[in-house]
Amino acid sequence: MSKPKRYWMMKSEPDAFGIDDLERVGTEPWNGVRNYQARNFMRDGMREGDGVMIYHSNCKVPGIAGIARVASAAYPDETQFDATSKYFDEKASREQPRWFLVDVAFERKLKRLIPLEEIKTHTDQLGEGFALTAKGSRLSVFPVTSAQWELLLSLE
DNA sequence: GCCAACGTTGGC
DNA sequence: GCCAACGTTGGC
Repeated sequence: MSKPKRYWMMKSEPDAFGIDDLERVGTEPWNGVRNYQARNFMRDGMREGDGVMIYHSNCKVPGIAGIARVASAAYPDETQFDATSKYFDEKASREQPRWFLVDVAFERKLKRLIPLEEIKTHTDQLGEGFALTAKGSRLSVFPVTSAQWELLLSLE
């Protein structure tokens, strides 16, 4: 009996790395997350095979762009050790890594981008606490319930 | 480009 | 431990 699948949303700026980039590379180490809550979700919550919605942020039409899946267990983000990386963290060491990531594998693009504007009209069903639309929330990695997942996909 | 909201840092 | 200052996020 397999464990129940979990669902997540991960934000990305399409100018930096969007769903088209993920499609091209296939699988990508989701590096650069430097928020403890987001890290904890990746490190402690994610399991290989979990579903991921890829959200495009900080762009002309923000919204959900595609579906991916968690493709590895969590492991240390290499960029924290790289002094030439913008994600370098001088307080991190290989003995005591601070930042973790998972590999994310492309599954498919949505038939159309589901705009944030439209998602907001379903707040009553998604719940006030849904991190994507919760006031002031800037989390870039957060859980999605199966009910939320299905509702969002039904908008496609 | 603006700016509100947030998370982190560091002085005290 | 408080909290002001700062840097970042991300919609608009």
